[in-house]
Amino acid sequence: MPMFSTLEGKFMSHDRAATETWGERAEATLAAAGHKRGGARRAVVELLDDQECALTAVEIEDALREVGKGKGERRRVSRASIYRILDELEGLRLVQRVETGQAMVRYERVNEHDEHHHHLVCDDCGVVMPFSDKALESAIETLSERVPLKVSEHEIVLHGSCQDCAL
Amino acid sequence: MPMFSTLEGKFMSHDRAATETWGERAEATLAAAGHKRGGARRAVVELLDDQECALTAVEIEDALREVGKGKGERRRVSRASIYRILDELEGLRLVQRVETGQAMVRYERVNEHDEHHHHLVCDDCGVVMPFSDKALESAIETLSERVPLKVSEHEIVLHGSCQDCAL
DNA sequence: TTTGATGCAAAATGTTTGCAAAGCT
DNA sequence: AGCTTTGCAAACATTTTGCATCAAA
Repeated sequence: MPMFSTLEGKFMSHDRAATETWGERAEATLAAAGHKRGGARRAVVELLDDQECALTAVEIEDALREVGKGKGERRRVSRASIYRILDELEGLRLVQRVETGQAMVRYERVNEHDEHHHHLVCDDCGVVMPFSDKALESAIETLSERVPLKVSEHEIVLHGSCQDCAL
Repeated sequence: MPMFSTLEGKFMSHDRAATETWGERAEATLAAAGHKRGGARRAVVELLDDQECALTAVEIEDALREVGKGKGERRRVSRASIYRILDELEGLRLVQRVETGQAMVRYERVNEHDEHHHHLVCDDCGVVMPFSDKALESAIETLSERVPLKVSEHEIVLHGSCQDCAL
């Protein structure tokens, strides 16, 4: 699912910074934090690097089991390891949790320079898609300085019916 | 925890519409939906009517166990009933879920005329407080019409450190 | 060869469900 | 009486943990 941008009013394909992929930055950050390089974690990082939007732990597990698809190393990784790896990555601010009101939490990579994005959730079919909106971000920015909280993150989820389900 | 309003730049006490409390509307809506009036549900509705902000099922259970405090009927209500009641109320759009990234989902009443509010979450101590911001609401409103989703709800959570924890 | 990474199985947690008893109307 | 509501206990789903083994440095 490509990202919807209100600026352009259409779906945008993801432009990766030419200099360094998120996966490379993730590996570097993990190394700097004193982690050894394990195959399971590398597979998870490579998978997340390919994704446009947030996945659940189970979706990650299933995607990794489908060997040969996509680029990067695909190998079976246990559910427990996936949760442990996501937790580490979250601690290093390399991934962020996305709460969609569905049963399972979703996770997605955090890009350093990319514009921030948020999520549209179809409560009928469960599809989750990313969107970005400049006006919303500036409202949040202004607001963040007036509120009795030292704001470090924000999460916005719009719920409703997607175009297929709204018919 | 009173609500923080950026419009006023301070904490506002909650102004209840003089005409009808949320609890009254809830009872009426439940009756119209063909429900009988049970003691457990009445206790939960009365408790929610008193709250400024979102509670978890366990917090509701504990609050109801403390007899004699606050107004309204207080009686022990089983956890299962609390979840069932919250689920009914959510279906009738009388309460809404609030996902704070904490272990448990929170629930709070939805007021018809009151301004919409969102949540500040301190990731250190876990305190949750409501806030409202006009500019944010209009950004959301504008945005909602330009996005490929028939938007019915939105949820915004700011994470960070509260004034006590940021010291 | 020491320390972190991983898989498996079991546990913990939060929520939901089946069912019988109790409560409304 | 006939229906809903409730409590209890068991089931369920997701996530976390203990521990033995494996692999990286």
